[in-house]
Amino acid sequence: MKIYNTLTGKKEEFVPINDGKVTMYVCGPTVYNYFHIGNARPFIVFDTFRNYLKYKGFEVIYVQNITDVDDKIINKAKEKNTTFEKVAEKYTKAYFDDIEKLKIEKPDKSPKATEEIKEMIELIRVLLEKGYAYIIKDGVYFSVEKFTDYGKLSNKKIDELREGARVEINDQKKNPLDFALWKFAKEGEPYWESPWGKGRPGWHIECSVMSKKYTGADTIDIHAGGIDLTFPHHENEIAQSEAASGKKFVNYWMHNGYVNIKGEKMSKSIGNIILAREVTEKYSAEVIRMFILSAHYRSPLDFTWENIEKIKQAFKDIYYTLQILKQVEKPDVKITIEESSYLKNFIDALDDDFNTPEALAIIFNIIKLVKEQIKKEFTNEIVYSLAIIEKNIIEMCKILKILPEIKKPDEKIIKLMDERNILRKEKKFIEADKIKEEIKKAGYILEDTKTRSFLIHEL
RNA sequence: GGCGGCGUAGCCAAGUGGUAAGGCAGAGGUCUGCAAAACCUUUAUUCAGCGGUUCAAAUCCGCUCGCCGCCUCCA
Repeated sequence: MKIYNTLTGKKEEFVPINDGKVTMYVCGPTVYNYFHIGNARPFIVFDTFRNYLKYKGFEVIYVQNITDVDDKIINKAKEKNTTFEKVAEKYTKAYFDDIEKLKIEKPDKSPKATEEIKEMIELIRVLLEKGYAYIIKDGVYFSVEKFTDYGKLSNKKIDELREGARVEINDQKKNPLDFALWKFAKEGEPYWESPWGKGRPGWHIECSVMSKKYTGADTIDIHAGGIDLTFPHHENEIAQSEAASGKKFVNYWMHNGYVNIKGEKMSKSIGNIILAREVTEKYSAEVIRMFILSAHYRSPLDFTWENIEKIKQAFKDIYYTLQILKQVEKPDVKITIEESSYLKNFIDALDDDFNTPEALAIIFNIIKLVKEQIKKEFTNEIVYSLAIIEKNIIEMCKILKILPEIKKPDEKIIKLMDERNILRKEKKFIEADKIKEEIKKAGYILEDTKTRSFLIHEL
């Protein structure tokens, strides 16, 4: 399996540190608002990727932080005349509600920043001790110049960054790029005790701490997030972690592209956001996930209601086809990669830097086979072949987590269909059409072929 | 200014050296008692433009044009 690694700018063969195990850290939400569909992209992409790793037989440890104290949360609390804890609590709950609606599996660990303060203080202490950090009037800062590898992830040089940097308000900092490890509390701000004074952690430090604590290792396999986190957030994480441990922090950095609105990045500051919950109100998790996976994860993805509607139409094809297959009496079969060239191609596509659009195309290629076969006489051979096809589609949809729930229609509805077919044979079409109407009211459409009829639950 | 990405049919989107996947929409047709949200066929001699390398380029190189992102909070 190959993964594009931001650190090297190349696709690389994925080799986990420990055989059969993968440690994965995905940057999580800052809980000061409902998350939007742009935020949802990494959640969905990397949840699906985790699922794929599990399918491949890896044991995955998946950690995602919750930033529940920071300036934005504090400001929101002021604005709403409440406490930062209340704001964080509200949106943490909303985050879990929303990921559930999107059928995102809960992370194995969802550590909260406020519950890891002790470890963060310890890490800062080490950095101070090793001379990577210094204390000024408003906090403890990391000195980027002390860390020679600074910029290796985002391919930036300290000097060049300095030129582009804006006017720095804080003239006590040794370098404008130095970032806060610990911020001293101003009047009325929440604080925790520390050896250097009352305050709160800087943003980056939590990821360094949690990543190590919950994977149990200085070096993890995969660290993922939106491309906008590359600099400065991930760069700073590397600096902190590697300065402290002296070891490589992350082997593979994966970054997803933006969700755009009319070609422009969706972001809270621009204000062009569509909340994830606005989308889950209108579309099922499977359709939303398929929409997200319809573009390669590193490419930009334009969100429009028309585009997601197109995906819904395409998804219908999968849904309807699986329903038809469900209504065919078939033998129980097993499929293997060796026997199914479709499955093999599917896996090959995903093994190539998680190429989900290619993988989706393969699903549609198989669906075409169903359409060819379903019209034919149901010989043993055909039925067997349909069984194999169904298994393939289900397997693939499961891997991509776009498998819709397929129920056999109620006995009652099946009876109605049988009755209608008898009436049709007797050429009592008026009565037959009445039953058709009745079936439609129950939410099913009928599809008649030469030899049989199928009931299809409408999406 | 520095760094990075992108430009493939009406739209969405794979493909990164061997002759353009897949989806949506459209057009024509078929099945059917009727019908379908069913099925079939069809839709890029061409991949932003111009040069170059090569037996061979959407794919590699150079230049031009256009769009976007990061360098400040951001998924």
